[in-house]
Amino acid sequence: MTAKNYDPALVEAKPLPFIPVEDALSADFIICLPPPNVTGELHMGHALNSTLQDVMIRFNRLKGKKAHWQIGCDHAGIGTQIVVEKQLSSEGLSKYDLGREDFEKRSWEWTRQYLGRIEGQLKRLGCSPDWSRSAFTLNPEYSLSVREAFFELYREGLIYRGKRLINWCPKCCTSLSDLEVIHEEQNAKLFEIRYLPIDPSDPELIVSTSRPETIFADTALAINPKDDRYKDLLVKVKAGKEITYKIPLSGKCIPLILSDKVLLDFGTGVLKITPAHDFNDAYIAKEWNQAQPDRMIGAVNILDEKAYLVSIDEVPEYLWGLERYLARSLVLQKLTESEQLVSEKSYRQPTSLHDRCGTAIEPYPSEQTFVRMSSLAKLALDALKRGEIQFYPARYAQTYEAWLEKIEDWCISRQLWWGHQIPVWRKSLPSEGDPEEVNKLIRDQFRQITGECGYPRPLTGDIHHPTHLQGKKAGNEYIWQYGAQSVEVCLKAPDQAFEEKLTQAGYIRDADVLDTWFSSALWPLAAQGWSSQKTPRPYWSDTMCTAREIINLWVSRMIFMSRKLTGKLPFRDILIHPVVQTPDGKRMSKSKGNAIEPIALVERYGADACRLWYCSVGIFGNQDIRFPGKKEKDGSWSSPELEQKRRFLNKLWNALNFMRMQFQQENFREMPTMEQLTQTRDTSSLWILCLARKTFLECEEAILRYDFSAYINGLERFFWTNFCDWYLEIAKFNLSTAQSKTDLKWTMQTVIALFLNYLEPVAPFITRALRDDFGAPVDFTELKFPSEDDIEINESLSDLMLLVSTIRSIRQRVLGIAPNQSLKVSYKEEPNLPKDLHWTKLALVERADQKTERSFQKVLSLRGGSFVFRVQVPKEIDLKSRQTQIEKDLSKKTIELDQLKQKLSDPGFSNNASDELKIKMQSSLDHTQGEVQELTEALKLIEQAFDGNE
RNA sequence: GGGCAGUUAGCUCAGUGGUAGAGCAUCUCGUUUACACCGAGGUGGUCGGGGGUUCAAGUCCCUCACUGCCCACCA
Repeated sequence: MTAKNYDPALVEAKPLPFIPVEDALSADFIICLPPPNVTGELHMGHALNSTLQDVMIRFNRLKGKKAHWQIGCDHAGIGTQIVVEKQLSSEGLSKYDLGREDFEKRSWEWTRQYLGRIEGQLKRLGCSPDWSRSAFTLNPEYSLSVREAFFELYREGLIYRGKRLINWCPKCCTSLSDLEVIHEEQNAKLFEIRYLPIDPSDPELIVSTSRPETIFADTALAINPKDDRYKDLLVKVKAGKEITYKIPLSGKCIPLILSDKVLLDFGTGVLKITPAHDFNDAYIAKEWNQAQPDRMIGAVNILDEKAYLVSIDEVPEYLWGLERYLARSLVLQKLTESEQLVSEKSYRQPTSLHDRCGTAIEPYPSEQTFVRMSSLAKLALDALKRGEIQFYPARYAQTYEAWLEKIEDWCISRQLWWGHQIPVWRKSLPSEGDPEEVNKLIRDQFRQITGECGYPRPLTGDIHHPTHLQGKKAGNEYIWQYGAQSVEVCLKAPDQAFEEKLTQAGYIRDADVLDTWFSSALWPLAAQGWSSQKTPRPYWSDTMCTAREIINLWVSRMIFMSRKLTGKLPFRDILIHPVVQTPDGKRMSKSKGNAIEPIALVERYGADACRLWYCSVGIFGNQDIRFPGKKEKDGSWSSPELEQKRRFLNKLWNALNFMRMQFQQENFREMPTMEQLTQTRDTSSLWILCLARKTFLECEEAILRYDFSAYINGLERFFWTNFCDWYLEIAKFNLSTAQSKTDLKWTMQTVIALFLNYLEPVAPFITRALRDDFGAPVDFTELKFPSEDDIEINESLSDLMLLVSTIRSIRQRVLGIAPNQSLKVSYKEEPNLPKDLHWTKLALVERADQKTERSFQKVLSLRGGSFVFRVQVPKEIDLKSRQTQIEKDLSKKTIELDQLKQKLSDPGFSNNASDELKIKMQSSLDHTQGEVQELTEALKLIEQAFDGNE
């Protein structure tokens, strides 16, 4: 190493070496990286997230533990499919042109191309996951785990098919879970439409709606029974009259119903009920139907999967086949023509959008696969209640609890092609014939397919467990059971021969794939090979580090899945780190163009400097961190904070240069023994060794409670302020004597080598470059060192610092003497400091002999700590401005003194405060009193000097 | 609407009931045995507003205001 200054590009040019652990599942410390989407690139959140994890992994390695970091990628069902479909459409193709099999091939090609991208970026950041064990959620082994998980839940009756209103994306043509839907306010129009009564004696009603195209799917109108505006109407209804209205443009008759869910303060108070296209309406209809079984209202679906109007029976011919927004404008035109459109006004409408493509969600009645959540949610809640999992910061447990406590069943089927296809084969039951006979026939047929090699066990089960058979066939397991209108088979693992037989017998495989989050919920298990081996550890991993937005989407699901399927928990500690926002407090997003590329920052400041900053962010600060930087004219981002971290590393680099220069050695591999170290007599060396031990122990303690920021702040302050600015500066005066020189060398070697150890988890590149020069340091952090003297030594050093700082301050502030100009002082007694601390050299003062002192003209009496001395005031000093300054200081100090006096004399204080505090306050009072006295004297002297001059 | 967090120096943020802190920026001085990517010394605060508890509140409680996020959503 010869470079004068630290150059991250050079230091980080070579990737860091990595040796994987053997038998990763039984490692002492395991972290599973939240798998990034294969579609994605490394963003700020990843960089922060991965750095913290890498620091934990490297720290554990440093402490001699077998640490394993599991990585991999998520197949990102919809995300990938959208990208591949876009690519196809640019070639003028659709997925249907390719067919399912070729589409999957195409998606695999695309995936393989991008699979390594994020890993390369993580490598550049200096991360050290086990590259050799990288997992992918669609790999064959991972897929087996997904099948196993599905099968187990199916076996327990936790998976069911159900037809209900779900979130539907008409662009992606798939169902979505609640968590994939985002809510945004958008500008929209609210229309008022006139509905006419069948009985002319009833009033016409004005309905407010934002979706006039859905009037044909109306099955009722509803008002609130408490709505005074419709008093007369309500009287009739309550008297038992069935009141009916005509749907505009259609003439279809629909009843008026009552519901207290109709808001009194919105629109006209009349709500059109469209159960097939609105969640709220569906709920009202359900309530009504339960309360009024003889006056049930139905649900009419008029849309197809792309949200085109299709129902020939319900919809006028001129709307057939029109897309929802086109249909809306045509309906509005027709309503205007027939004078049934009363008004139209703008308003801010809360809108539900698909998180991946931004398309407005269509509530859509459809048959989907669900996971029954109540028992699973309880497992997850119990783990928290029993303290088996722990959130850091603890407040995030609330987010987790709140969601699990009012959870709905999880819709896990997606109408996509990219993902884990649901392993269920289904066959419709004939609608005619004696059910008993049909059942027997189907069962016998199925037994023929399986060849009777299992041990079918019919159950007379409950609603969750309809009659079913389960068995094993050549190692594979199946469940065969009746559904509502069909009979179905769930197969645990792929089995081509068996699947073919099923197909021949008329069974058709479910075309849907599983929600991406179903497979990622298995991550800590499946990525580590759950289907082939079981973990010997109490938890699948130790720590999960992630962002708060996926606590519900992912963290909670991992917990109940792992507990349910393996009895073990996926991790013990959950670290939720802040979100990095733009400097003006906005959320970063690629589409908004305000995202900051972490790799660009790495190129500008070096990975080590970036990592130092991510650590200083840590996990305990504000839950949103603003990026401390700005966008340059060329579009790149700069940050003084990152620059500062880089300078810290440069400081370290140069401290090493200094050592080499002093000791003229190639390296410092020959390290001192503990004995040699304890023989050290040099005061400052003893002090820095002592302080190093204290610092390193505190840092260890900090990182064990995940306080990354305390860890890095402790290291930085120790090295820069104490080691460089004080220790090395004192050392410069002692390097000339032989004995001290050895002491100093041993101390520097030990402190730096140990410091590099502690820095390595955070800044692995620079430490690699510097550590080669050193041997293994003795780890004195576990020993009491350097014995009992440390209190005295620490006092000497703090006295020295106070004295030197005070003199420096006086030189510049009071006397106006440059820092490099020697100052003549006179004093009666030497300060009580060890000689090898060289206070006069540090403060750059010279003791004036008596003769010189007598020739002093104007004199100031001053005090540094308990040391009193006199200095000559240079002629050119403007005493008037100094006087003003001293007066200002004096008034400040006097107030401070009064406050201290008051406090100490307060009986409440002396009765309640701790002795330690009282002593501290008393010494502070003494000190302030000294300062006041000193300032008063200085002021007096200046006044005298004035008198003398005038 | 429900919840969480934040509001401290010009900026970005620490702060554990006990004298208000750091880094950057700014100002002054200085090339001295590594580092000017440095060193030394300054300036700068009614801790968002208002109440309360306490001998003592940035810290605990109540309340208001603003900002950000999460959850649920109005036709």
